Amino acid sequence: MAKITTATKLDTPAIYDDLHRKLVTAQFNHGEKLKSEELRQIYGCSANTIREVLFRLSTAGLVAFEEQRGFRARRTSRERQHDLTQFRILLEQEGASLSMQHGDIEWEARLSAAHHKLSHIEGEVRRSGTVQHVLPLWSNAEWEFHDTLISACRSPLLRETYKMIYDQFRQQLVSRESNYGYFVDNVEEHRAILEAALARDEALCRQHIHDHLARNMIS
Amino acid sequence: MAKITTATKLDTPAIYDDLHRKLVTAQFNHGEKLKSEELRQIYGCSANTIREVLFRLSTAGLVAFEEQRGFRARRTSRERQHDLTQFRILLEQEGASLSMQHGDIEWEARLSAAHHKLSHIEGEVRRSGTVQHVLPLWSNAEWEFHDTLISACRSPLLRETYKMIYDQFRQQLVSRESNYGYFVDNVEEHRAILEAALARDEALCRQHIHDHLARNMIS
DNA sequence: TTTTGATGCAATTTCAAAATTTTGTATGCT
DNA sequence: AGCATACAAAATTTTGAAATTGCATCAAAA
Repeated sequence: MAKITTATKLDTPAIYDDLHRKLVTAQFNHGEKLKSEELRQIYGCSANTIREVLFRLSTAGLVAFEEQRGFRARRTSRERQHDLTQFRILLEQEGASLSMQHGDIEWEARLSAAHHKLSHIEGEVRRSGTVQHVLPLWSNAEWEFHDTLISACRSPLLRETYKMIYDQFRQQLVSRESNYGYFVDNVEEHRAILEAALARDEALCRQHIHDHLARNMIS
Repeated sequence: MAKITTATKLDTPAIYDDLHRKLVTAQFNHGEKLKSEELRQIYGCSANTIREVLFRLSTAGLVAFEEQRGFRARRTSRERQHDLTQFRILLEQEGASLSMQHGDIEWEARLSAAHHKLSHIEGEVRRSGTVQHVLPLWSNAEWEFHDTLISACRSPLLRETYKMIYDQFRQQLVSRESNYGYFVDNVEEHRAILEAALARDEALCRQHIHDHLARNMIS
């Protein structure tokens, strides 16, 4: 007799993924309180499970935790955005350099493929003039491209850290009012990065990565 | 009527600190199982509190967690040691460079002071021929020096990440059989780093940081 | 009118036990 | 004798409730 678990009931990893997604797509306001009790009712689990998930998210940098005061969606600030950008540039430049040193033809193929998908979506955005309807798709494709770029670096630590920073970066980015201008300007930059990477021109690739990321900074 | 809390009973942060200290000073074998029940009895708290602490330590990279299989002290490997070393070099080089660019006279003073304390302890080790009796002292002083070196980098993210990597690095280092040779050879290297930093010679300082850290790699 | 203190409420944190899962061992079958 | 299966023991995970802590509202005094 197989036990049937309720369809609406989610286990811990699923709850983590759902909250993670909501946080990086700005479905919570910055600094908004994340009440255990509310979330417990939404996900149909106990307060302790929620607590565990929120702890994990707090070490992922998406949630701020204060002893005896619970959890909040992480607040943003100009300094923090600057910090995130600079740190991301450092990691992506180093990861890309290492990938160019170690990457084989297989890596080149994966990078080409990732860029192809990304540019297709970016073209779609440009044609239709709106970005909202493909935002999740675009978001995934952009991550794929950047992650593939550094995927041959042979450093799990660098890659894990980069993912953490990327998510935090994204959490702050999506809260902006107009994303459209941001998205369409990326087409050329992504291609420039791709071409420099395939040419194994480390200095040029670093330059393009810097340009691509640095303009996200609020000035 | 003031409530007196039992002296032996530790709260969550204290338990975290104690376990953290034990992990980075190799009081657990690599891969050793960390049983909730045992720890619960030692610290006199519930299994849930232990679980929470172990979760935090696992995101700090000191403890490995497997779903339904509990927690273990993190295992080491040659690849991981190499990765930790290379990543630490990257962060410390960048942090030192930024500190040299932004640091004021106050930073120079703090760095000098940290080096003075460190070299004093290192001299003590060299004279007495043994390292065990000052190991906690030395360990703190070494951390102080490296943290001060990057403390003017103006990047909280870089500094936090560096601390995580430093702790993981240390966790693996202290498990070696003979630490003595390691410690005494550091005197010159620390001074070289200090002098290059004070001279604001970024390239030289990066070179010394690389040499200092790279020789820890198992070859 | 402003500040200070007390009281009630809400949220967080801890606890002890039940439920689920894994691990180790012994027994039966090939 | 070797392998697989089933049972028993141990450990992890979840649960629901109790206890502690923080927050806000309101009253009283300066």
